[in-house]
Amino acid sequence: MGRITIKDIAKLLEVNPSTVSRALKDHPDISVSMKEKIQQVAKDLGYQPNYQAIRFRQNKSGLIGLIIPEMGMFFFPAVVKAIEEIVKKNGYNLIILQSNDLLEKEKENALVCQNFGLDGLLVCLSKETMDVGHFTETIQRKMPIVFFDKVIQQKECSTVVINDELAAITAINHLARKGYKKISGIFGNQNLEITQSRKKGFLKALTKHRLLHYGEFCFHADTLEESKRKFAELLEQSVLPDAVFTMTDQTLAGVIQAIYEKGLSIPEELAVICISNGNLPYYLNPQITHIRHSGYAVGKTAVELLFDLMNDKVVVSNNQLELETFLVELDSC
Amino acid sequence: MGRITIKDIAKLLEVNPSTVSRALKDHPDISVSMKEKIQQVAKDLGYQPNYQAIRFRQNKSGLIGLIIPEMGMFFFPAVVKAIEEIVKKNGYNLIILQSNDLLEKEKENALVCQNFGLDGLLVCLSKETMDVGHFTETIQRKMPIVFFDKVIQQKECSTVVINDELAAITAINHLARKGYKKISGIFGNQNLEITQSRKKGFLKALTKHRLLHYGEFCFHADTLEESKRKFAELLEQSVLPDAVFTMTDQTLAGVIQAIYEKGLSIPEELAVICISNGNLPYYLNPQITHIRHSGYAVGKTAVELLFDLMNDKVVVSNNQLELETFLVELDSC
DNA sequence: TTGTATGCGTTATCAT
DNA sequence: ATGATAACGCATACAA
Repeated sequence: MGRITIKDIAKLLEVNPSTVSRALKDHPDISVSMKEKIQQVAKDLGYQPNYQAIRFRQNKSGLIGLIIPEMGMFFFPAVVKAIEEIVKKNGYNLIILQSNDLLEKEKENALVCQNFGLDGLLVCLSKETMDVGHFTETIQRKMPIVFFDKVIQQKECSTVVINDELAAITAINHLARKGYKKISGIFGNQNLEITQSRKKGFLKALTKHRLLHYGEFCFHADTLEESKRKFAELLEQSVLPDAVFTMTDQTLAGVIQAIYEKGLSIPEELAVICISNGNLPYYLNPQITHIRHSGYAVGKTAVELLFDLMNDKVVVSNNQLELETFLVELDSC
Repeated sequence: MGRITIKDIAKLLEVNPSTVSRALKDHPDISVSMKEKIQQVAKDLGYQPNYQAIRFRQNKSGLIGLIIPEMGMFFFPAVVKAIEEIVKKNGYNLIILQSNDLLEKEKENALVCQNFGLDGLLVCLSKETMDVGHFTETIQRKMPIVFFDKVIQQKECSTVVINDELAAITAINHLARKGYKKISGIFGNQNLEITQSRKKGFLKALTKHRLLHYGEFCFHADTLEESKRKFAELLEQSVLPDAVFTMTDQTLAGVIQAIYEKGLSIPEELAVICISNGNLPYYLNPQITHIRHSGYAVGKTAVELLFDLMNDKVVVSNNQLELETFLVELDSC
């Protein structure tokens, strides 16, 4: 005999399947004696509800989707950790999909989510994505979505981000306070809103402190390798920055390698500051002063907002949350 | 009107739902003209198959489960990246569950997987787990399982691991070749087979090279912090090692911080070598010579073995695969 | 308090 | 070549 079903129990006790169904879920209509009898038999037979059938019947998947560009080591581990924990606490499970930073794959993933009938969706956009129509126009009608980290602020979108501009400003404020004047800025992919915001903050802060903007000290880099290569080139010039700000752990990793290879000492010859959501600043030597941004907090906030949306605790669909960041002063400036 | 179903199409065309069902999947019985008509209407109406219903009907979940202790930054990102890609390529999706290194949660997760009717399961055991009965005795009968990385070698288990003993031996061989004699060994949680194997290799290699085993230079550490604290204490002793071997990125991170704080120069005052599956050795200064172990390869191999099991391409259920590792010589010894 | 009947969307099996 | 029916396991509106 295969898996025990409600029918089996019903047949055995010569009652109706619906009675069993109700008894097993403590329905108040069923008498205590009947409940006990049924639950005992269910236990003896090792009955396990077929959740697939339940979810089908109730048109619920019990699943939350998470679409991310790519599982890297800096940001997403903490995000996933937080999301998985909270999703499970709420009786759901987590499905992970990678877009590999490709718009096409992101669209495919969106379709998968739709067809899977997920109960909610968390999305960190690919860097190719310039428009979220493939989510909002069809899927969002049936399934709450929260965008986080890499987002596009549009009407009808719920988002969770950090205050990127402020984070960059805080970093530059610190450098200015320490007396650095020739500040290099290393940024990620140009398409991303986080890049735009952090760059905006960077420039604003320079202006505020009446510091010159050395365009030749600034660049965008998509990968660690690009960041390293470009910064190494920069270090070959005759005029050098006295401080460098990197907007992510990834760009930091590249810059640091270039600095190590050049043999410059931090912070004496070159100060370093970054925005980080990982442990890298602590692993480096010297440890890097940074603006801390918690991936765990982002994940937690995003998924909690999602559950609020799913449970209609939030009326409007365009909640746009911003998380705070803070300065961690270590040894690099 | 809500979602379009096969019934809707059938009603519209005044045919039977079963005809529609067959037409949509190119069943040879259906006439070409009928097929075209139906497929056209399906397209016009934006019909999307209800996979939940299909999976229910076919008693397939379309899901692969992945149980890991905790989403950290060193090992699992690469594993998850590989698994997600291959799972998706095979038309499945990936569910992630964390045990938080707790046996109880691992058992809960096992139950979830069972109730979800997953089609396959990948497991990296918690450090509390001493026995895999909660997987093999019930679940494995209905669902193929592959254990990876943190495994317990038992009959009837398919596993994917690296040759841990050999990896440790390779590391110590390198140190011996370079002339180091007082070697410290830093190991992870004692319960883990990978710890036991790596320690065994460590000791074997010392013996082989007729090197003394300095027990006072060796310890186990469960966390980065513990690794750092204990190594810092070790560095306060009068007799110091001339080289240190750490069995993971995590222990390396702790040891490195202690070394930085003490101000010892690598490799002049202390050589460092480790087993690594991440990028940390490249981020440190100097870059750390290590035995490379690819999380991506582990994930890929494990999930491919799982699909082989699912498709009955592998007859026996206790395939035990070992992946190779190799030395990456950088600047720390 | 319990039973009956129906349906969720799809497909396999049988009949026509 | 197409239709009719039943079934997957469960939940629920309605009846008794």
